[in-house]
Amino acid sequence: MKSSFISEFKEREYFNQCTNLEELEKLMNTNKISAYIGFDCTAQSLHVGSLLQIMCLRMLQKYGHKPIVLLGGGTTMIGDPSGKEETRKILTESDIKKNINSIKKVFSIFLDNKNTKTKPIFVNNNKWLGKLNYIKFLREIGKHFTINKMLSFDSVKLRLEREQSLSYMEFNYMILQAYDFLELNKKNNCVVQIGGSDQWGNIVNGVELVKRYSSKQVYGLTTPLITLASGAKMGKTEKGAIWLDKKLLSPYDYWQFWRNTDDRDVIKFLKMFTDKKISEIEEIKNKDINELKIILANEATTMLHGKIAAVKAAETAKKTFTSGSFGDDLPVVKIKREKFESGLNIVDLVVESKLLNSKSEVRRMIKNLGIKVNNKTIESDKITVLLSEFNNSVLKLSQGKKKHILIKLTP
RNA sequence: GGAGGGGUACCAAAGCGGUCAAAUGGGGCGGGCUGUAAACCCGUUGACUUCGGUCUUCGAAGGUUCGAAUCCUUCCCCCUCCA
Repeated sequence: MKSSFISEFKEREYFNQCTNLEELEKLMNTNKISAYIGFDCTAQSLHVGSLLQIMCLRMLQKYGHKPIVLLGGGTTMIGDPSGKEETRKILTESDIKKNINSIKKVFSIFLDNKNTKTKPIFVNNNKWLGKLNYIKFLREIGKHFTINKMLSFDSVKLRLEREQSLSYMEFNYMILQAYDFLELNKKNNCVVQIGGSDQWGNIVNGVELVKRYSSKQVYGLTTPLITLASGAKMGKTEKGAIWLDKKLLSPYDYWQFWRNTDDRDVIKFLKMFTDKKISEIEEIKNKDINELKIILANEATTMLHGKIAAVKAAETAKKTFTSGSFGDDLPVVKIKREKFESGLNIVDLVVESKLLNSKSEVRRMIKNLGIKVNNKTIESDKITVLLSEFNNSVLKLSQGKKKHILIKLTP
């Protein structure tokens, strides 16, 4: 079978649902088209939860199609109720602007900007949503939506069933997103909207709106919601989101995130989040599972942070976990030398280094044997750390098995 | 606008005058086992502490009481039914 966008899309397990798969496949095989994905701008960066969508954009480029990145400045003002248990905070306009600017950066890493034919187009729906005329909008667009139907969409239905309030503002979200599609279709001849499966309702609405309003056929395509084998949603650990921005999450931590993938998810993630060919993955899939995880971590980190950062992260991990020494990619906390001159209490040191937030927490951790200095377990909260324990002004401080930092002395 | 129900820690949910820093479950964290995985077992989960205790928490503010998450008043918010 000849490789095509849709066939690879399926092979890599990106495929969840499509409004009309055969037609879309035919269209994409014979034409170069434009497709869009909308991104939420509620935070200053995207996290791994959006990575699959970004990978979709890459794949569009790979097959010569044009990706449109919609940064939802307008819709973020409203807040998508899909999959949300409750209304979220409403962001200010300037926050959203800031977010958009910093989110844009991630696309310049993942997407190819050189090929003018497939160079991504960035749009901000605030441009059109921001100046809508309410009455006009209701007459032209609103008439195509029935409340009866809107109430049946999951994003709305679930909220109502759970007896959680849904504001009129949020209720309008799906109409606005549908309108985005219409707008992009008119202006950029965009014929496909891709999104996570939780976007299905919103996407279908868009497809239908375009059909009713302009009598044009457009398509919706969704990716599965990635749930980890453990059942949790991907992207957010309790510690915080896995950000796609080295300012928010270091390359080393990003590497660690992939390295710690559940066994059951490894092959899937190799397909989804690396550029390795499917045939290649087939060949290596019986390798030792830990080796595969390292490959995954290397590939994923390289893609985002570059080869050098990935290699460094891998080295640091190897030193830290395999040989028990430490690599210089571990987070560093600098503390003044004078503080150690008469010895610094271990509890104070851990709090000062921000490994833990309170003294009680540290004491508890020590009681549970979770704090180590230079790989030696601390057995009492009375212990004092002396200058003599530093090697070349560096000391390794660990909390549990996975969190390690370096304390460096400064004059 | 009327009637009723409710707001408890990260989440869910008990408690309804002292024995409550608050049962239980989930989640998190740490330890054990292992492979930096999963499953399982154990511990822990407000802050400070000279480890005796001390301080701040149960929507908000007041009040009653020797003593309040628990009773009273006012206010805010949510839900259900009626209009």
